[in-house]
Amino acid sequence: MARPIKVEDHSARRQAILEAAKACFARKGFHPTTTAEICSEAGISTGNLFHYFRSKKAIIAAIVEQQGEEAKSHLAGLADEPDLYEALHGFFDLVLAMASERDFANLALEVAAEASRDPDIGALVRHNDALLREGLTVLAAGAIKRRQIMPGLDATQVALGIAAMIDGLFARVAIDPEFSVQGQRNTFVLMLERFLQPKASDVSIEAPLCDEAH
Amino acid sequence: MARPIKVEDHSARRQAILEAAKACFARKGFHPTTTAEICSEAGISTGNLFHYFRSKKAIIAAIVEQQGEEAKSHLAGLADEPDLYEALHGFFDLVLAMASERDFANLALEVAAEASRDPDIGALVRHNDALLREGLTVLAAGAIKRRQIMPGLDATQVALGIAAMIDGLFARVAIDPEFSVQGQRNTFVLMLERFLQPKASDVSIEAPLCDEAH
Amino acid sequence: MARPIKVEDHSARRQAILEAAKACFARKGFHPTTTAEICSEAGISTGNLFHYFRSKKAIIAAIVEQQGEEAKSHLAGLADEPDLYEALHGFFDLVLAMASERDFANLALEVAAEASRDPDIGALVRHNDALLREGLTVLAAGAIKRRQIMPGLDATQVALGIAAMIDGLFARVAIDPEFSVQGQRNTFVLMLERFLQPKASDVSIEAPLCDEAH
Amino acid sequence: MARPIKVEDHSARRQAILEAAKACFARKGFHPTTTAEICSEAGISTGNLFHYFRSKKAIIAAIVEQQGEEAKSHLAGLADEPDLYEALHGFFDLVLAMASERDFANLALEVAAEASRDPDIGALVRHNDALLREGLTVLAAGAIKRRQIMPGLDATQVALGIAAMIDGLFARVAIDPEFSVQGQRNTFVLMLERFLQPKASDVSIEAPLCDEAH
DNA sequence: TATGAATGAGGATTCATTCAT
DNA sequence: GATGAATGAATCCTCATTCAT
Repeated sequence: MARPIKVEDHSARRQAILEAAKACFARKGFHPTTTAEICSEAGISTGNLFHYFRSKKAIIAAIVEQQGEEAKSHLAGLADEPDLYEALHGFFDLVLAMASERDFANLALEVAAEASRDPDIGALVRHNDALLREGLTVLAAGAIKRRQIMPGLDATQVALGIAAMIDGLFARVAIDPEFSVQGQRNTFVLMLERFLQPKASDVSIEAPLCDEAH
Repeated sequence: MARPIKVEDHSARRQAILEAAKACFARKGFHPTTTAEICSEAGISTGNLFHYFRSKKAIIAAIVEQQGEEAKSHLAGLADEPDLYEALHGFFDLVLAMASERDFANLALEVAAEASRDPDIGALVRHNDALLREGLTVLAAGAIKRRQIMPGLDATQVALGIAAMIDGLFARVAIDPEFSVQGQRNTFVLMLERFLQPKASDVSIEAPLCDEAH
Repeated sequence: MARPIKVEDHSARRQAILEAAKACFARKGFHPTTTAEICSEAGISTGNLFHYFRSKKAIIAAIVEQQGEEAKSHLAGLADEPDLYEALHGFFDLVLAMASERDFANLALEVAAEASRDPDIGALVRHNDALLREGLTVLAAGAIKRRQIMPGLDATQVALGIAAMIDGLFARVAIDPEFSVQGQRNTFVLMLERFLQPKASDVSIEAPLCDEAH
Repeated sequence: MARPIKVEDHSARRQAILEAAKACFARKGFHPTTTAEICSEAGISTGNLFHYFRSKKAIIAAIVEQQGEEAKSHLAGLADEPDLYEALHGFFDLVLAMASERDFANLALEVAAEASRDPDIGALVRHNDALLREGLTVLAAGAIKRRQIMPGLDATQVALGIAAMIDGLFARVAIDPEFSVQGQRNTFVLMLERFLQPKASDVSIEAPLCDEAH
């Protein structure tokens, strides 16, 4: 009689399937992964998966959507930062942390690949990407207004450049198994800083700071 | 009856198959592309393909190898440049030109994705990647020695950073269909220049101490 | 080098698959029959079937189309008959002969059932049915003009009635395994004759009054 | 806690499931209909169905049995008719009324199709069919004895012919969506009358000559 | 009884690869 | 070499049925 609506159970299992799928996709790729493998990884039967996701494609779609939500919340946090430049550094740190997990990078690559062939997934990915760039653009615009970013680029370009850096970082992780995010952290931070304010006016005045970066 | 095996014919057709496969992979991805589609695109029969390639996998392997050869020749050309800094710009231009073709970028993404799941393809891609970074490292080392690159990074880091920029550029093309390489050329060139020598010419006026080298 | 276009081989095998499918459908029904069973019956591998038919549904569609062609040729033969009434008897004999094969009747039942749920198959079946009734209508119209059919029905009604008799005959065969077409031939012929001209020629000659009465 | 098992409730729901199943089977056919669809149509949960029916097959079996009961009661009613010939007309009217519902005709077709492949269902259907023919045979025998049916057929044949007409009528409804039972009522009544006694009672009164000619 | 999540066998279809011609 | 029919393993997904709650 008492039918406790197990919303929690349902979404917990749904999430478990998502995690299993992410692990599988990171490992073998989307197409080569079979639904049976996902089920096995998630510890459920082959048919049960389809109570939670209409199709295999719906799984990757859900992954992309969830990544979008996460990105959104990360960006939302940034807007609260008083010092926007500082905020950008914070965000970059977050990205570096994510990139540290090779699975995450592999998954990102896999998602990008799938997006380039499946229009529906492509639309979701582009939506997320647009969201990210918009968020970065807002941040950049604030920094530019405060003259925290060296002239030569408008806010959109800054956002685009940072997005490319992030993509490049993830690509490095995915391609080169010897690549260490922590080891190369400095390289990427420098790339970002110099892109935004190559030893900006204040720094260049004080000259001696020139080497401090290495 | 006497069929002199024309080596030219053979390799011409082999190349035609490779081109057909590249077009297909760029369009649909490696796994979703069927060998029949490749044959159709190449204008041969389904069975004939296997006279030229042992398997489907051998096709993508050949593509990666060929890309490696091309990269090698491009890098070889750079070594002949007297002004290494100029050479780097030239190489970057080459990359920008390649990235302009969306098919090329999609193919690169597809190859990277396949590399992350198939160890054999992965090894080939990593080999190419290592070659690229080695070439860039040599260039960077020369530029550093000539003090054409601002301190803060060693040659390996410079090479890595440039590689990441290239990856990021390709990722932008593959992800965002509205992205225009030509329109954003400036952004990427600036990213490169500032990465190598922040504040470039103008800086050198105010603070020659910092980058007096260039 | 010599590539004889084996059109014959192709259509021969296609026909063999069709025959195998007809046997299976008659035995187990359309949905319960697996494509593997059809392949097994036809002596081919599971994948090969799909070189000849796009899908399982395409098989039953082809069966219906082929039945339509056969019906068309049978009806065409009738038009050549000088005595249309005699022609109708001939056609009815043909139908009785077909109904004698229980497999044929079962298949007809199965086709009808599938037609009632799949619109595409339904359209094909209705097309065949319309063709049959048109042919019968023409025959009936000729017979009516010659006063070979007793008044009370127009040509369309006659055609419809005969079609219903045929359906009923097939249904009897499919439903009752003890039913014998040959044993009950007389019953159906009588049903037809009385439907068309109760008391036949002699009546119409002696008592034309009989007609108007009903 | 004390749940008096209300027999009424139970059989009411059982009947509701049966009605839901009949609607589904008429619409989509037996095999293509899922138990979930039946449950949805009946407004119960997927598992609950199996408290009322052991299996999906048991549902169609119950439908056939129920149809048999109905047929039995209809035939029982006929036996009470003083004028058997009149009774037959009444029964035919009943059939025409049932055939007017396309769903009923589709269901009948579906049941027949399933009977031709599943021996158990086949047995039930044959049982019903035998019952029907027996009932008709009794009626026919009475009519023959009273000379209400024109010679040329024995009671069994009459019953068989009528059964075939009924099958044919249902087939027409199921096959041709433009077929109207009411519109063609006359055709079928005429078919029946002429089959039994061409120029019927009125003729026999006015022109007894007509009958003897056969 | 009622629920609906879980099960897992089964089915249509695809596709890389082989091979007879 | 060239052809394309043949193979059959593999895959996504469905669905009747069970069972814990």
